[in-house]
Amino acid sequence: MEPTATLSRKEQVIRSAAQLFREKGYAASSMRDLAQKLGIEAASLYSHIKSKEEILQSLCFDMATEFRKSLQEVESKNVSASEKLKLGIIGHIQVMAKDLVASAVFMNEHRHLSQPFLRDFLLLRINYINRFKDIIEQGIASGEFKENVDKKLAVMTLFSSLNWMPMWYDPQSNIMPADIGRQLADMLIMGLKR
Amino acid sequence: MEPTATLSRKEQVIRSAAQLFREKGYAASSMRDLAQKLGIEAASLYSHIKSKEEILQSLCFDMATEFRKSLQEVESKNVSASEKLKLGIIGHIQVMAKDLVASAVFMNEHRHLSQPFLRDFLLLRINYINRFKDIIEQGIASGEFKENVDKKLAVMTLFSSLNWMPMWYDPQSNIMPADIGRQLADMLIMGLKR
DNA sequence: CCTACCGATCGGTAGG
DNA sequence: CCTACCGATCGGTAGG
Repeated sequence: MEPTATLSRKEQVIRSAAQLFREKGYAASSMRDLAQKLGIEAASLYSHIKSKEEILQSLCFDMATEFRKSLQEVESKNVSASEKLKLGIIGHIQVMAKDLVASAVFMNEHRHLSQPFLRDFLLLRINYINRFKDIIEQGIASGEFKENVDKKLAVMTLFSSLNWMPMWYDPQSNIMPADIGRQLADMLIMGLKR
Repeated sequence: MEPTATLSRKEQVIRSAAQLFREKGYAASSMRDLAQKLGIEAASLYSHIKSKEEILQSLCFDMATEFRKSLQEVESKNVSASEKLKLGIIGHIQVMAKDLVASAVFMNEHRHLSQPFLRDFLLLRINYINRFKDIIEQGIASGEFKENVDKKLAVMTLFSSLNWMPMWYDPQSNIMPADIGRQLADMLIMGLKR
């Protein structure tokens, strides 16, 4: 019984929903669409989940947890700021690569969370971003990074690049997620210019 | 009669719709929501527009036209590839800054276009991206950029950073759009490392 | 997991 | 720009 082969029915529902939400968006995805994907009636979905939004909550908060775990591990390492930034980027990319579909939903559909879930989600995100900003500040303080860099711009550019990766990364390609992370980190840290 | 002060009723409808689509997403925005924003009945909207989707089409294709015009102007200039890239980035940012709301809709909601509009839209986008990729290739060929750079990664990182700008840029701030463009270009071209 | 069904809401039309 | 309205579809429940 491998864990990947024994998805509970609830997990199957959530995974199918993630695919649907990514394709059509949360609001445009109906429970009847989802039921059809699974070969059952719409009403039957409710024996596995409480509501449509509960699925979105699972997807968003499970991803958030993975991102937090990855960053926490990086922060505990005793390395330079630029190395920390690089490891943080690679970690983020690897978390996304483990579930590109859920990552895309996490990024594009979280705004459809109702309160108080939306607020909680945004607080988690702000916290995560600020911790990356701290790493950049450490790099400036230590002289590793340019001192005249706009921190907000830098961190927003970083997250834009990171979060769009699920939109264009092709898992069939032979380039590994960690390599994407490494190249992205190099590009952001060193630039294109030689 | 300044043009900004004399929006036709149709233009008012489209602008209000853009705000609504940005806030709630296209699918979750109802024509009744839109009518309420304008202080009229939902049915009355249809004397100004043909359908909900027509509004989305206007927003998406008008933005696409502006982006094309900006890039065309840059391409006609006889400057180095790195300068062209920089001007292209600044132009893109300035087009977005002229209408941040429409830019956000352009980026996030275009997938709700029906065929054949969606296909046309994606073709325009691919063309635009490829022209930026060409500039990067010119820069590699001329020795301005690193030769071992991953072009796809570079151009995707570039557009991720560009397209997320409407999500975090605060027009109240005293930093001008062209400055954002310049800083973004510098960061992508030169990196953070000093 | 199904049948049968609910009230609410959707985009849009007819006719003025 | 309004009133009046349409058929379709929505998320979800009751009861088995």
